[in-house]
Amino acid sequence: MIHLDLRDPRPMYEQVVSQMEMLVARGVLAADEKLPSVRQMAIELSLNPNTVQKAYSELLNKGVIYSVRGRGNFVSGDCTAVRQAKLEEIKQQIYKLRQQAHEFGITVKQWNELLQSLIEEGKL
Amino acid sequence: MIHLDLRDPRPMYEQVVSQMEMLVARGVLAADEKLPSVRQMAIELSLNPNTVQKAYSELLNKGVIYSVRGRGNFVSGDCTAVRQAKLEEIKQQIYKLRQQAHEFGITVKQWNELLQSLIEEGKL
Amino acid sequence: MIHLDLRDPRPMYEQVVSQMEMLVARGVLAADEKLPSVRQMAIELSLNPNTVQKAYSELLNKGVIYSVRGRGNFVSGDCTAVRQAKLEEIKQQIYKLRQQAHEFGITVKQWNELLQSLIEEGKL
Amino acid sequence: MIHLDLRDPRPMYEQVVSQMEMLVARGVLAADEKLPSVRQMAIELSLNPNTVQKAYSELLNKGVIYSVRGRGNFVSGDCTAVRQAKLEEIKQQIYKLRQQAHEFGITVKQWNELLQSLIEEGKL
DNA sequence: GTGGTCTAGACCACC
DNA sequence: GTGGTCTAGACCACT
Repeated sequence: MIHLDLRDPRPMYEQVVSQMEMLVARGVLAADEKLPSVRQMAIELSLNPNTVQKAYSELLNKGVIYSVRGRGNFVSGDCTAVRQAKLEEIKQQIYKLRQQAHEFGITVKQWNELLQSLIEEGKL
Repeated sequence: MIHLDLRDPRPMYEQVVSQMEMLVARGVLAADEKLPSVRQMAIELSLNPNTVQKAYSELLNKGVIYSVRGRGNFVSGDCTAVRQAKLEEIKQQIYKLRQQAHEFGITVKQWNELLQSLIEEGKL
Repeated sequence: MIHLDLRDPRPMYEQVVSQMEMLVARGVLAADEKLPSVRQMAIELSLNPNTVQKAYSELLNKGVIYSVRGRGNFVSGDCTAVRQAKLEEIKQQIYKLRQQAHEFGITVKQWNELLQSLIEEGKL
Repeated sequence: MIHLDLRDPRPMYEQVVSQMEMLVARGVLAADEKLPSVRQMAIELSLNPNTVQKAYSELLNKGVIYSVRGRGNFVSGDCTAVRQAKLEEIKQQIYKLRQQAHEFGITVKQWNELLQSLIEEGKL
């Protein structure tokens, strides 16, 4: 279900987090569905249970899952919520890029042309 | 000339690199202009000379500066080159974001709407 | 009669305890009324009998119910007693919060203003 | 600086978190002040470095501190911000208590009388 | 068996 | 030296 890339510079637990978010966002994991247990997931991914635990804690913090002692971890919301959150996160990142562009002396005109060209690409 | 932010989570040498690039891109530093020596820069910024050396090496790698043994470091190109490179770099980063959006089940339509809304904002 | 929330992070037996207390406090369960047996309750709530047993033991400890060997469990007091006990418990918890507030350097004035504002809200 | 209570049912890392928050809120730790390193703190408290690391991560999440690789952890804001956040947190907890009281059949009148009596106590 | 906490000891990037 | 990640193995409370 999840594939880890050892060459990816991001820590393992973060890869798990983003892939789980992805699965929820795409509706592969429905609301209130039970996730694999910490130990089982650790075996599947050849990771230490602590690492998986950290990933699950992060997902808990982000509100993507909820966890019940002795019963397991479960998906908390439906796909739209996570997808919307991601869209907002991406928007913030583009704001940062725009800020960088501005600091490098790139004009608003050049910036808008870049975005426009990206939209054109998308329409193909 | 350069202002370091201690709260910035990025490593110091990386902050130096991006600010130097910025100064070249904005034309504050012209082509073939001599940069402060590693030691002088280290004193000005209250940094360890090793840190500044690492920043200069990075800039050398990126081709932003060139180094003449025994004479010092000099800006290699003019502002347009660096600016163009930055624009390309930003474009690549937006490609990554688009890829992420796609993996989260965000449609091309939603993506283009996002870009369009950003263009509208820029026109204000 | 009792509704369990799987998303509630509290252990199941604790949810049973607080809901039983609630039912007594509201007078839904009168004094000396017989409670469902552990097994029957377990079936109704789809819980393990051990879990229900733990809840009943807790209620016994708190003096909310009494148990007669071979006959079953019964509500011990009337609603006012439980309600009064709850009120006292809440008071103790607010004391703890006040203590915390004090440790965080929140003044008595700020604290009283908070309580006052809550009273005002309640009057609406 | 920090005192741990082994009898406290809360996990060690959480005790560290709340005590650090307290120190910032009371102005004992000023903005941008450096905290003891993870390892040093671990020695002082006779804890494993990982446990301290977890506490610091939590404080990072809450925005109470910021951390710079290779340099250390630092207090992020001044006392008023943390104090205000704590006040809001306490308010939310009292809301929960009010909700509980309501479910136990305690009237708004009784509730307000409780708050009023607490205010009177505070004036002594 | 489940999640959550903790210890012990290791490695890496950064300063 | 610093923070951050990871492994290995343990204990506890809850179901």
